[in-house]
Amino acid sequence: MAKRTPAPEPRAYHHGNLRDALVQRGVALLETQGAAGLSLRQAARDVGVSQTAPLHHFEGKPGYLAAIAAEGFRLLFEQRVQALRNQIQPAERLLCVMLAHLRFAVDHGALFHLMYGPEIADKTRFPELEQAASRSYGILEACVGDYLSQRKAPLSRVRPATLAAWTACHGLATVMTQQQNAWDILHKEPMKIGRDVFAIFIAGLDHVPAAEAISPHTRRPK
Amino acid sequence: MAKRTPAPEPRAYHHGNLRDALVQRGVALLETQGAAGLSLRQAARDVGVSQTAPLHHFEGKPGYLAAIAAEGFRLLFEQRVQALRNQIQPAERLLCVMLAHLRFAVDHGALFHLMYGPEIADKTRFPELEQAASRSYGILEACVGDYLSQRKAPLSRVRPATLAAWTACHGLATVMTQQQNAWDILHKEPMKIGRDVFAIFIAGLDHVPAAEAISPHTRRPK
DNA sequence: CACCTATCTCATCACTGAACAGATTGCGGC
DNA sequence: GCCGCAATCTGTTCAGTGATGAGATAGGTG
Repeated sequence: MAKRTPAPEPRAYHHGNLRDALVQRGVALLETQGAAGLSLRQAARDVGVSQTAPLHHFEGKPGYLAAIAAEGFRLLFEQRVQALRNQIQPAERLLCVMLAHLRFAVDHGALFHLMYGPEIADKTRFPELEQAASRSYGILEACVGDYLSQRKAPLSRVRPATLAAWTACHGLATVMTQQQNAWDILHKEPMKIGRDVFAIFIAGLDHVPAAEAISPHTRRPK
Repeated sequence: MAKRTPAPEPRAYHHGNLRDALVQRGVALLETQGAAGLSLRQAARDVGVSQTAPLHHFEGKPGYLAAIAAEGFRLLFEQRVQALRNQIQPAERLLCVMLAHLRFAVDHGALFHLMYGPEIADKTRFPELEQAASRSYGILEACVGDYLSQRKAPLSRVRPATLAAWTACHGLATVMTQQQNAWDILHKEPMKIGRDVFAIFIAGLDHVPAAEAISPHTRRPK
């Protein structure tokens, strides 16, 4: 995409390395002002360059958002790796990854939403973003795989089980960050709720019924 | 909030009933242009009034978005009720409600995201929205309650179980509408995926372990 | 030195949300 | 009838945003 400086260490140019500065500032803006307060112009002002300078580093605003989201995925990746330290049992590890996701969502709501929300229209246009995202997803898949193989489950179950775990994990995180009411009602810490809800899902992984055990006539409504 | 016309049937005034027209137009705009194409001015132009006319019916843009979202919740409510017709068994009914949620998300992606996303900052400011939302949530809670009481589960489990069902239901819908890759990979229809994933969760409802069966040392990462 | 490329500034445009004064319409009270 | 009032709608204006294009500046290379 944007060609970087050939030198391995971006030395002080006009600004230094404006791109990174803008990304960092964008993350900070998301943290403090929320998504509404994040604009190219504001970031440029804060960093001390002109309004149009950022356009030489990102493909318009979508490109800027994508760069920020990619940085978010790198952060998330690190937190997941960190959370897995000293966890040996597959069940523990799976739960840990899911809880780490939840923790990240609670701590960095706006960034989390930018990473997974529809604001960035065509994510395939930004390989940096896709790579960072799939690298982060891979950890979850590995944990699910380990868990299932310990239980001697067939390999064919890994894919759908990962999707299920991902649904639980990401779904609860989404609910917690967006809909306060649902978990305000149960006066508990988010992490405690996460452990309870995830326990249900992990229990489900062990007792999957035949796929058609329950099969109502699902006429498409309307 | 905005005082409505005292007459029960809003007769043709300057425009007729501009508020409803704007809301309907907003829903249509979301459908076609996505969230980016939804603006007060565009809606006003389409309906044929001046730029500032909408501000007499909504509290700025947040109010407008809230009104559209409330309309979305009413639509969702109807689809859920429709989906429950002729479904008698609690397990069937629970699955049906969850699938209806999924169907709605897939069919009305942008509207769905407006309803649950963080675009509307302080949802408590709009009672119409809150009422419509909780009315829709109530259906799910009722279905979970019926399912659990049929299985002779203690009443105390209804709340967390509803949250779990809601997590699965809403989480999968979110994943499907936002992250294409995850379900593009499994070349299946969304509804089939939904049935498989939800089956795992419903299985989990029957086999919840003691909450602390798995309890890793969850040190908060950094 | 000349030349090229990347980087950055300036000026400008179209669009948006918002605020204000003022015009139009319908309704209730005198 | 007539007046005032409130709801509704219009035109105008302002600040903020994303985007474009022309030109200035810095660094590296011939």
